[in-house]
Order: sequence, then C-alpha cells, then structure tokens
Amino acid sequence: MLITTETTTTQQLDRSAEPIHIIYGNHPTPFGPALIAFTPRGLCHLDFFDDDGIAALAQLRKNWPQANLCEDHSATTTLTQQVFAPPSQHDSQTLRLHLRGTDFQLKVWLRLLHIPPGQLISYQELAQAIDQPKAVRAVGGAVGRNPICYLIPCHRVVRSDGSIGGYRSGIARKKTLLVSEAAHQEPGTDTPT
DNA sequence: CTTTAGAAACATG
DNA sequence: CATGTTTCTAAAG
Repeated sequence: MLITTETTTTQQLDRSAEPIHIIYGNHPTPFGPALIAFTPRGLCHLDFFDDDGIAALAQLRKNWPQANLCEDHSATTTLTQQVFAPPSQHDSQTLRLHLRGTDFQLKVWLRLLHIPPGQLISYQELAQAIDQPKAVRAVGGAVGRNPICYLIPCHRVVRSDGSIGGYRSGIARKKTLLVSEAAHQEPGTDTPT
C-alpha cells in the first residue's frame, strides 16, 4: 500500500479561517476500538481508545480547531477496512494522509513512516535520523502526539535501554501491536537473498 | 481580541 | 540533571 502525505503546518492552518470539513467515526479494529477521521485531503486522525471514546473525540477537536466535524459511519467504515486490510489486499491501493503539526513534529512523523513493520528504533536513534541528535526529549514529545496511530508506527519507538517506553493509549496496546508485527515476520519470508 | 514572555511539561538518556 | 520543542497561563497592548 502506497502512502502519500500532505502536510499542513499549524501556521498555515491558522492563516486560513476557512473551516475544514472532517468526517469521523468510531470502529472496532483488530487492536481495539478506534476513532478515525479524514479531511478532503486525506486521513487525518486515527486513535485507539478503551472508554466511550469521548476523550478521543475531544482530542480530534483539539487537533483541528477550525474543523467542522461530521460523523459518517459508513464512510469511515470503508476507510477503516482499507487501513486494517491484511497485507495481501494492499496491492496498489494508495492512502493519503493529511497531517497537521509543527515543522518539527512533521519531520518526526514522516521519518517514522520509513520504519518497516517489526523493526524497532530508539528515541535517540530517531533524533539522530532527523539530524537533531540532542532533541531526544523533544522527539519523545512529538512521537507522543502522533495523530495517526498504527499507520505512523509510533509503537515501534522504544527506549534505548530496551524497555518499552510509553504509549498514549496504553502500553498494553503498544505491546500487542509489536507482538502482532513480530508474528507476521514469518520465519523464512523475511530473508530474501 | 491579539500578542508576548516565561514557566512547566514531556512516550529520554 | 541537561536537552529541544511545545503548550499553557498570565499579563500587556
């Protein structure tokens, strides 16, 4: 599945007072219920939750202050199916992301997209990868504000000492995601010669 | 209401 | 305890 990205800095967003139309919905996924949302320009939000989802929705609102939110369950159902489709069905589908964040955050998130499933990286390595080796703590902050869980694999970022580190919607879920990915690394299929 | 300054908060090392 | 960035609050214009 090809993933393309469009970015909007917080500055740009503030400049245009024109409301952005966002369609959202709650859906079950293999990793628990999730809130998923998209703008006309692409998928803009994906977040797991354990409760009623009220907090998740509030977070979406906060991320897109200018947005005009509109629930459309059937529309998001399609999107959710595409996102969580098994790799065999990915084929040539493209999925467009619409990211909003500061320059620094965008840098971190885009970099994260380059990390293949099953592979881990430390906050420190990630900081080095974006050419700001000292901004380790800041990277942690940016990763934590990743608006699109799962697709932007923030769960693959762990501490340098090997411990799992944190996860916004539950460390348990981070583990689940990693275990699941490890399981998909079928022995023999990951060593193309 | 808009802008600014300063402090506190962070999924770390 | 230092690090870089973001967010929040309070105060001023």
